[in-house]
Amino acid sequence: MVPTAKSRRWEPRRLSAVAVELPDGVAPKGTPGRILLAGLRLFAELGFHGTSIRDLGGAAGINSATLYAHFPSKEHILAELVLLGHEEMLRRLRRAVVGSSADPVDRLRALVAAHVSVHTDFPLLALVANAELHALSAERAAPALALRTEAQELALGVVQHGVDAGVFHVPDVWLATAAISAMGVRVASWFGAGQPYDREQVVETYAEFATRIVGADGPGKEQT
Amino acid sequence: MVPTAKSRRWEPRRLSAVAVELPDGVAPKGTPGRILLAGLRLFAELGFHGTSIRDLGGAAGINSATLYAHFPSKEHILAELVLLGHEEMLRRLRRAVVGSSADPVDRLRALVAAHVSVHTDFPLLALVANAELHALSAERAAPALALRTEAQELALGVVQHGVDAGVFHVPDVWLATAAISAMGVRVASWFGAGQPYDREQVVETYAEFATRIVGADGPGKEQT
DNA sequence: GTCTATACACAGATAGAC
DNA sequence: GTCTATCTGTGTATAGAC
Repeated sequence: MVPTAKSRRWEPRRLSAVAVELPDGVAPKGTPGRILLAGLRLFAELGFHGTSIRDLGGAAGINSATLYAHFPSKEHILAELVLLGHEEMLRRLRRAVVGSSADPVDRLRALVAAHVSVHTDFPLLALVANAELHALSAERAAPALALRTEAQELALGVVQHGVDAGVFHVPDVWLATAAISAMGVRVASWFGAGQPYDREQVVETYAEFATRIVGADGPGKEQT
Repeated sequence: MVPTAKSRRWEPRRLSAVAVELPDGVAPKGTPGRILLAGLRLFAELGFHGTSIRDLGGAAGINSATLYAHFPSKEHILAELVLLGHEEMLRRLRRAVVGSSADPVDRLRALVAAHVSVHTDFPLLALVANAELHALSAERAAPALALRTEAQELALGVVQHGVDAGVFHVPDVWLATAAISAMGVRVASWFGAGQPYDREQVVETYAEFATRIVGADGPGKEQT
C-alpha cells in the first residue's frame, strides 16, 4: 500500500492556504513552468519520494510521459527547484547587505528582513529547497549547497561585524547566527496557514528578535 | 531509477556522527527494538518514502518479511517512532515547568533547556518526529499531534506568564514562542555533525537567547 | 510536443515451511 | 520468530505514432 497523492486526504502543512508560485522572471514559461509549479506544490506536500511522475503530470495537466520532453528525470525537476530557491535567497540577502548602512544594527535588521521575507513570500520554495535537498544526489545538490555556504558566511559576517564594532554582545557568533537563521527558516512552515499575521508584522518582529539575540539593545549582555 | 539506501553514497545530514538511540526505558527490547532503531536511522537519513522495507530489514539484521511479525506495516514503525518522540518531548517540557520556580525567567530558562536538550540528546528522533510526521495518515498522526498541541500550549503559557507578570516585553506572544521554539527545533539538524559545541554550551546559550527574545534583561523592549 | 502503450525494476505485503 | 518464495501494484522511464 504505497500512499499516493490521490489516496492522501489529510494535509498537515495546509498548503492550500499558500500560493503556489515562483519568483518573477526566473521561472520558465509554458509547460516547463507548469511542471515546476506542480513539483513545487507536490514535493512540498508529499515529499520528493512521496510524489510520482504520474502525480506530477496530472498536476501539470499533461501525461507523465510528456515530462521527459522537458526534463531528463524527476530528480532534475527537484534540482531545478532547489537551485531556484537558493538563488533567490542568496540574491535577496546580498541585496540587503549591500543596501544597508555600515551600522551593525541596521545591517542585521536588513539581513533578517530579507531572510524572513523570502520565507513569507515563497514558503513552498523555501520548504522544498530546505527539506527535500537530501533527495538529490551529491552531484546535483552541489550547486545549491555552494550557494548555501555563501549565504551562511554572509550571515556570520554580519553578526561578526557587530561584535567587532562592540555593538553586539553574544556568547558565540556561530550559535547566535544559527539561532537567528532558525527563526526565519521555520516561518515557511506556518506562514499563511490560517495565521493572523501579515508579512510586514512577521518581518518587523523577527528583525527585533534578532537584535535582541545579539544583545544590541544595551550593554551587559555577555554570558556570565 | 529509484534511489535506494544502497545506491546512496552521500549523506547531507551526516548522521554517522550522531548516536542512533532512543530514550531509556521506552524502547522495546529484542527484535522490535532493533527494527525501531533501524527505522530511526533510515527514516532520518532517507525519509520514510525513501526507505524500503528491505532497507529496514537489512539494517535490523533480519529478513524484510520478519518485520511483519512485529509491526503490521511500515507505516506503523514510523508511527511508533513519531509517538515516542512526541512523548519524550512533552514529558521533559512538563517536568521542566513543574520543577521550576514561579519566576518567569527561571521557568522560561528551564523550558528552553528541556526543549533544546531533547534535540541534542535525540537528534534523530526529533528529526523523524518533526520531518516525517507528514507521511502518516491522519488517523495515525493524531496521537502525536495531540501531544504537540499540548506542548505548544505549555510553551505559550510560559511566555504569557512572564508577560502577565510584567517581566517579559514582547510585540506578540505567539511570535515570540514560535521564534524560541524554532531555535531549538533546528538544533537537531546540526548538533553533533562535526560541530565543536557540547550539550551544556548549546543549552545554556539558547536559554540566554530566549530570555533576550522576551526582553527579560531589562525594560524598554517593546516594539515601537 | 503530446499522446498511447509498454518495458522492467522495485515497492509493500503475504503464504507457508521450518 | 525467522526464513524462502512469491504475489501484485506501482514506480521511473522509453518507444513510437500523431
